[in-house]
Amino acid sequence: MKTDLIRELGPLAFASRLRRLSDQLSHDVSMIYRDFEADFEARWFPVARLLGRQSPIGVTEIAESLGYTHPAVSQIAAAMEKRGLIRSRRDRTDERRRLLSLTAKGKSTLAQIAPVWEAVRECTGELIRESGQDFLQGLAAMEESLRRRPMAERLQTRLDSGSEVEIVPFTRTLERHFESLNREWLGPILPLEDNDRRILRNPSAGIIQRGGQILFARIGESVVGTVAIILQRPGIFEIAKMAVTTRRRGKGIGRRLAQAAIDWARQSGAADIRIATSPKLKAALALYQSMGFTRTTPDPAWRAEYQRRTIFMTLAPPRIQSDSTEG
Amino acid sequence: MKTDLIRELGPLAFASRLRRLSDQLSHDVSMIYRDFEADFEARWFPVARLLGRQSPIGVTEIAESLGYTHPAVSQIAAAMEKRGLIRSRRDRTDERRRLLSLTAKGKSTLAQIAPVWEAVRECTGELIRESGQDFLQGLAAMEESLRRRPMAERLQTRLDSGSEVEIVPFTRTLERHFESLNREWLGPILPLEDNDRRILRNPSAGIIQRGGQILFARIGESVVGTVAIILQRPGIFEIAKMAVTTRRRGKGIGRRLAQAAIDWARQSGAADIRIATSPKLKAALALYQSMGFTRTTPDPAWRAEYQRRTIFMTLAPPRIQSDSTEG
DNA sequence: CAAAATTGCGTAAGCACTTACGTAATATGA
DNA sequence: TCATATTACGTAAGTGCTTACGCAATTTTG
Repeated sequence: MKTDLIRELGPLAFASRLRRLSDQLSHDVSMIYRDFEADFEARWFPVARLLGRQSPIGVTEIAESLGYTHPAVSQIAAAMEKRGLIRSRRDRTDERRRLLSLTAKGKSTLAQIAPVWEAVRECTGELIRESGQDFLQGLAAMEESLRRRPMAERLQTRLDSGSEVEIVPFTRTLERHFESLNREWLGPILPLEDNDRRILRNPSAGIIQRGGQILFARIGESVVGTVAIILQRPGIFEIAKMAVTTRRRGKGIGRRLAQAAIDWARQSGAADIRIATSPKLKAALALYQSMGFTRTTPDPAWRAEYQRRTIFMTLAPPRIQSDSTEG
Repeated sequence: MKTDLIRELGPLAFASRLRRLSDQLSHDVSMIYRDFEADFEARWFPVARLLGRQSPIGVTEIAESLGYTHPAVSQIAAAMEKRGLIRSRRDRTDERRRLLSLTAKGKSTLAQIAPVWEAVRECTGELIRESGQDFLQGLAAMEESLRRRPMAERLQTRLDSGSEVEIVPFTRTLERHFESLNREWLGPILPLEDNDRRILRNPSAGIIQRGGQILFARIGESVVGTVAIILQRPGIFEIAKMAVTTRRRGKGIGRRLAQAAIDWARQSGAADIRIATSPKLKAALALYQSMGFTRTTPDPAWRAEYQRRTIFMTLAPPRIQSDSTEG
């Protein structure tokens, strides 16, 4: 047999090794279930077991308890219901929910396969002991580590180290990032309006050519954030479409973008710098406030561009920022 | 958040946890690759790396080195070739083989993503250290344990313990096992002939109703082996279609079946007990020899039933088994 | 108290592998 | 030496999850 490169690659192929091990184990367990003749699949076990101790219970609840996604449970439940192992009925007090419980057949099947899962428990335990480590303990620790700090974030930080965030103005090559960053950011939170779509698709025409600017934040080669400064009327600039890619949140990139946008607007002779934002974007709201923006009543033209719930803000002029002496 | 039952189930859901961890890690790594902008997928890495150090090299060889199946490599190679990262040509000395190697673009891409896999190595290492165990060591030990003794076998043994092997005669309920056991056993080794198919499909008509017998080996509830005794002509029995399910090999079940078949034939007045077998089935051959069967020249009728390469054997009569005094 | 957001669930499609199977080229063996 | 294995490889389909998305029912909110 050849050298197993995966092994040699060590940490690099760690995920593959875990997957292989998992596949091997579940394959073998399935085989045993299969020739135990019970019309029961190994992967149903966690659901069955849960229903055995707590029922009736809804699909999403099961998913949470097991750490699966709800479609997984939905699929397993469908299969089990077809075999007559579980039964379901709608929750009277909440018609969306489907409450699952074991049927008599389900209970007896569960009892019938009890020896199998007893064997699985013992053999897995034996295997784990043979590893010579406290493997379950280690596994739990790793899961916890990842929960605290996901792999993506770790990798990101490490790849970023050495490269500083820099803010650069619009270029043709950067243009496409404006749309993708905004979609990534806004997509799941707010449905885009037609107006938004048009601007995102062609920011050059909608913003740059009308005397505005688009700034980008980059770390090394990757573009991680963007902000638009739109010239509404001479001397009046609106800061809009600010977005920072998910994995770089909380590193002050938003603040740096906002500051750069303000600076650019002032240098372009801004008498008024405005922002319109959704009340949902709490973090952004807090950021703007901390930078000196205050809520205001929009003029009708501006008001008309946005939905009812929008929050409108303007920036107080620079002289009163550090000093609170008023007129 | 609800109690994570998977955790609570401990060893029982061990495989699921491994899978989840693996999925999480590879998902995150893929994301990073994706926004590193290189047209490169994380899962190609092992193949690329291998080609980087050793090329050209065939698909199957790669699969063996990585511990994947060859279709996996075939698919990855197809994708990489489409992106122009690798190139392939047929092996002149063996036109079946396709030799793969990195293109210039492939090499430069590999160099370009070097920082990413360096980060992956470091972060994974960090994660593993955070587990507080020698996780890689434990993983290797577990892989080795499983290689020595696969999970299926462990489970089987444990489920069998307490139940003895018993040999039982044909019943209608057992009938279907005759076909499935023989298919499991013979399928991958010998292509079935029409003759075989007919007998397997309806053993009752082909064997029992013609004065033969079919015996089954059971352990507890499961049927793990079978053998047929066919009445060829009065006083002449052929032992055939002996099969033991894969995971119970090497436990003397074959021998017990063969012995039971011989006993049954003798009690039914056998003057001649015969076996026809393929030279491929070394283990069976050795078994028959050890039980006293010796090679013989078949009579024409018997000869005609089998392929050219078949080995024909008969059993010497019982009286000369333990004592070698000759007439 | 409506409009809007959220929630519970199902279906479809994707993912990264696997098994199953077929074909052509090479090796084997009476 | 020629039929019979075996091997290298590809394609198709399966597996057991996931993400993406959509529809109702319920809850929240201005």
